[in-house]
Amino acid sequence: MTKQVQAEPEHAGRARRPTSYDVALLAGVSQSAVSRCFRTGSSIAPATRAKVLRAARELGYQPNAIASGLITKRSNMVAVIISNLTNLYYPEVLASLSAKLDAQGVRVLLFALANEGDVDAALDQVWRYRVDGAIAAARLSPDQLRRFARHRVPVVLYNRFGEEVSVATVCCDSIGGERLLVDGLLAAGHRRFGVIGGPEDSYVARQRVEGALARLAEAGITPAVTGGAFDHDSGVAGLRRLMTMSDNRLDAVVCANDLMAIGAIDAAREVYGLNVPRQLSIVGFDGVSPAAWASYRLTTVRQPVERMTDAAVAMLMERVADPDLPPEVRTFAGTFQPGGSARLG
Amino acid sequence: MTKQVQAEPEHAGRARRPTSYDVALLAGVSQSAVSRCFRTGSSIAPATRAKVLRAARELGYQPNAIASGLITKRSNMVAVIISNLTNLYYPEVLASLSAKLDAQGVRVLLFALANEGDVDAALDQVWRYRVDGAIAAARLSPDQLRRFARHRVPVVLYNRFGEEVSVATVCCDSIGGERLLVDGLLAAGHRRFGVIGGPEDSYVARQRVEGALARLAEAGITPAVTGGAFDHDSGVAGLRRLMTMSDNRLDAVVCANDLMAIGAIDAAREVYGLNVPRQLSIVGFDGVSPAAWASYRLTTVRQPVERMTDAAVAMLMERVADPDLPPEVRTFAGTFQPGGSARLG
DNA sequence: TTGAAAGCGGTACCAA
DNA sequence: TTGGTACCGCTTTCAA
Repeated sequence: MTKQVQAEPEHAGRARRPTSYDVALLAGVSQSAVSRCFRTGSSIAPATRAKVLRAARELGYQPNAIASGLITKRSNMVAVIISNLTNLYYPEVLASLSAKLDAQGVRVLLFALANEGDVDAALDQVWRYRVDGAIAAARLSPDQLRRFARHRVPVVLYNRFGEEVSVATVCCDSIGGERLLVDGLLAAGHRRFGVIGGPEDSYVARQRVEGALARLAEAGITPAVTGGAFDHDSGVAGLRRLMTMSDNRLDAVVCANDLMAIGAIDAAREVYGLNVPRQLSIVGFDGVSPAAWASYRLTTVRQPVERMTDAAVAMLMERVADPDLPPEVRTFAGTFQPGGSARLG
Repeated sequence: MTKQVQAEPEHAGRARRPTSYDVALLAGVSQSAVSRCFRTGSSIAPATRAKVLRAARELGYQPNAIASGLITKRSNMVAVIISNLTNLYYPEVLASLSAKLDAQGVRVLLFALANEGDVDAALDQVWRYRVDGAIAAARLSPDQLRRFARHRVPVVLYNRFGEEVSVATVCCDSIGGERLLVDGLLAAGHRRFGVIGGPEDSYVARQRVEGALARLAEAGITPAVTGGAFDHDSGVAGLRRLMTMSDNRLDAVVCANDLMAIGAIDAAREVYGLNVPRQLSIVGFDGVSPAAWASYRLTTVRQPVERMTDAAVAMLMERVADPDLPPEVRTFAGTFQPGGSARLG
């Protein structure tokens, strides 16, 4: 009776999508045979295979991934958890992860969190959907990380770290990157430094700041330091604070990411009428695309995103195959990218 | 005995995750009762419910969304197909869509396409995963759109259009937006115009160009026109071509999106040493965040992303509930955003 | 190589 | 309100 109503438009009645059983019927084989055709490494006679594929094509049959996941216990889905998609750096990471997971025949179940507080809700869904694993570029508490272990869902952290809990991680070397930047600035004779840090709860932000401070300390320099939130406004506001803190006498500003560096450049020019880099050098971190724009030509350290996502996907798939692999941290050096925003030695 | 094994280390061997059956056993009720507890609108006695929930918590039980989707034929997943995540505008859209779908209890299965040619492969996966619907910000051929209909998967296009095939769509009014921009430029006395268009196969790019051309034609003006690819480089290259085409005599440049407008500004300043807007006015379209940066202060039309994603999600969910709803196009006016990149009348 | 049959973990109808 | 039971669509033994 349902069919009758639908009978009119588009395609009379064909509401139900064809199943392997329908294909079997049409091909004159058993349903098992159909299943084997769509599964690699099953023994099936070429002739049978041909019959089945023809029938499948005729019916427009596509194996139901949900159903097969139910029995194989492999959904071929991976959760990607990202907390700040609006941060310019992450879209690139997401696009890259997506491409690479796709190449592995794995689908991306996206959790784009508006704020870190949403993690718990997201994780509930992660368990429910029986993803094969997860890649997280969001802050996960020790308890949350333990939940991954409890549910036996392998997880790889991206530029984050497992506090208390040891977990597979891929990251870019913040310390080394900052060292490169500060080295260059020191060599050029800069002495009065300012540092704009990142969010309190960001491990990489802290590391970047510490990296810069450590190198400066070696040179006997104590910079002015202020916080930020990784966005453009923070760069603007941060520079203002630094200028105040240092009586407008600054040689160089080290920003914990590119976006803030760009904001700082804008502020240096617009608010203080400074020439960057002649009167003030500014450096960032990440290597996002706007950093290369002519207005900024940011001196920065570019994260090797492709290699990092390669590693993240590889580490994850390894652990999907063998959940008992030990945790591992893979750290990639960033590449120093000299630009026009800093005088370098 | 299961428990015993778990008792040891981490979780010796006990791979199997608890099922509703395990919960039923522990709670001393039937498996059906457990199912009802996790389903809204099922009749269940408060006492039973409490028992079940306690048992569930103890075992760390989470209903298997994959399994329930199999029988209900609702996966509670929606495919989001986006072709150019690196384009600055889309991350914002994606974040917004994700938040809103999430609020509807719907998961996002992401298909981030590196190039338009990947659509077919993506669609195959879309069918296999039995998503409840799809939102596409990628170019879909008439044939591809018909496949959605054939598979009875509702789809909503985002700033794209169904060629030949009529389909639910949400978009920003390109014609009207360009009219606002050109009106302002004309009123300020600009007469020599250049236009940088978008990708050939982009409908919105064409519409934006046509919108600008139409308004200019009314004023008896024929601008220099060149193509672009919606990225920063295209803006730079586009401006160069326009300058050549017009013997370096341009009053204003209309760009089909913000990213190209930013590129054009960079080129105007760096390559031609022009003051923007004193010597050259430049306008864009979209209202991406870098447009607001001090270096650009782009005069543009901002797409009402939140309202558009609201509409897209609403339209989709309506069609998931009732697949026979007729196609509908919802067009939103952009908001004119005067900036410092153009002299306006 | 093939088909029959037993699940996978839920949902939903039905009778009690 | 409850439990029993027949699926959902596929994979995977196991015999034949």
